[in-house]
Amino acid sequence: MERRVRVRFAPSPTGALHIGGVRTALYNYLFARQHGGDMLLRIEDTDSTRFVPGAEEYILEALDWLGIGIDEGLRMNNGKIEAVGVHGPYRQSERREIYHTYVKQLLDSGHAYIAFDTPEELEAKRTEIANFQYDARTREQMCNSLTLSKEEVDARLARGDKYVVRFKVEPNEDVHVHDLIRGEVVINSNILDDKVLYKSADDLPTYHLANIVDDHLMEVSHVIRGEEWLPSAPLHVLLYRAFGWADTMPEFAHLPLLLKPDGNGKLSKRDGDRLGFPVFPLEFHNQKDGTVSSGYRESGYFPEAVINFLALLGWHNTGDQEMFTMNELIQQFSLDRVSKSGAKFDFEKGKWFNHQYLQLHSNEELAELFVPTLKANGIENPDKAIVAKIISLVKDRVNFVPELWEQANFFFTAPTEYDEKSLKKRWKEESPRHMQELLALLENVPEEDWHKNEQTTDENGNAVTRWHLDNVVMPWIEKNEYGVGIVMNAFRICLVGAARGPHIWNITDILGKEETLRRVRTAINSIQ
RNA sequence: GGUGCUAUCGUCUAGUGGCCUAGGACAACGGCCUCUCACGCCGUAAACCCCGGUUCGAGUCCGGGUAGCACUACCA
Repeated sequence: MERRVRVRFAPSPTGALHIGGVRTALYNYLFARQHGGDMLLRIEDTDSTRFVPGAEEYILEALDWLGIGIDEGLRMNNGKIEAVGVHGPYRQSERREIYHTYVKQLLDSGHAYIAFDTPEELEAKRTEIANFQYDARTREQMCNSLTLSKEEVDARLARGDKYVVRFKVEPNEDVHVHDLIRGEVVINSNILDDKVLYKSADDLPTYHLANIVDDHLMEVSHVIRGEEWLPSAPLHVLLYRAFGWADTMPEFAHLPLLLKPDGNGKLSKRDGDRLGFPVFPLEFHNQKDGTVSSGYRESGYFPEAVINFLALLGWHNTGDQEMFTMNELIQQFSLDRVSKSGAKFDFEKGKWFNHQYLQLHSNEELAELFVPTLKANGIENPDKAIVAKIISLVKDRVNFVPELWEQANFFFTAPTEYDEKSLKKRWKEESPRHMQELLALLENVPEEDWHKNEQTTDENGNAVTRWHLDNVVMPWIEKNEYGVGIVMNAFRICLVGAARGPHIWNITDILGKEETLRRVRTAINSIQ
């Protein structure tokens, strides 16, 4: 009997959700959806010292923005956190009593013991003995319920001495972990230490205990997590056995890590600041240390682009397909096509994906998204239809919505200065005279003819727009043998302020006759 | 140091013993288009970590090296 697929994403609220974490969440989500199973979200806040306010909201909001849906546990619903499901609470800090029960079970069955060694004593031990490890070889020399008499232990407990509960790892046993991505991994229990399962200081379990208990109670079928957990997987297997849950132990899949784009090592928060790209989905204001980290959303990324980009960092189907919708990913994703080796985080490809998705959006949608940028540049209440038209002219040259401003600013504000390089190359001695003549020519064009054009096709069947103004200007250039390039580039500089931008008649069309003529006059007077 | 994982163009990857004179994409470079800058299109350069073995035949299987990464906390 196949059991229902239930996966979980279980982040710690210790800061912004790292992009590697986002990918882990995504793979879990894709796997759950593909198998018609459940995606759970649980908060692992068992380290009270590392808690960062706002991190939980941040994580849930980020997943919501990316379209990674949560079926059970904590999720965002219209900006509010809600808890759904019958296996709650879904914050580990709210599950203390549950863990007490299971800590006791391990203690009673002899799979765990109480240890009174203080952090300072352990620290001293580690400096005294190189490679000290709290395990079968050393536990007899330490201060714990295995070496102390029952009376002594009870007395210390009654006195309120701080203690931890440690897992009693049986030595010299080959522990087999079956990994869906890597196959069979065998580790000898001798290299495992007696991990702390519970600490009385804050009355909370550690990750290892909480994770096993919760996954069991929440009926998790597959644990899909980062490769950094592979070394502790044998410990987790041992814990399932100690609890007597070996037969319902979840399947494991350890994902390859996301690496630094340059140099070596795991991608870290610092790399973003250092290399100038976001490593977080959303901008994050850390209330604990006051730092601000940039996010993909605020940088102008589309969530679909981030998803597509991330999905391909460590997974690839056979074939050459690069663009995937979420639904396609759900259909095609599979754990056995996840690569085993770490992937360097190539930010350039991310930009390319965003470019692709930007082209897919309609001009009207982009116009809507462009409004905040316009506003930031002093353009209030723009005509959406005109903005959409402008966007249609420049969108293929940008990767991000805010970049539209750099490409289209001259449509909204007349140039106040002229690009030096463009002038040097394109503004000739005779240009002022050309522009004077052009001005006279254009002044005679009736207002109603200004925007006129007709659509035709060239010999290859491509659509071509034939503008009325073209018919006015070209014969004049030809008759006087001025040179099309010389005149048009000078004209362009008058309108744009530089030698760039869309086709000239598209610009005059949007600017209108009056504004076009005004810019030419200004330029003639301003350019030396 | 110990343990584990991994290893194809600069990067992400395809490749599951003969379809591989190794395919695609990003980036780079060149060309075309063109009034400009882009986009687009076309093209160029660019890789099987090394050494053995198995086999008629190895990028693909095995062994050994080497390298990279992860873990080695009362953090997750």
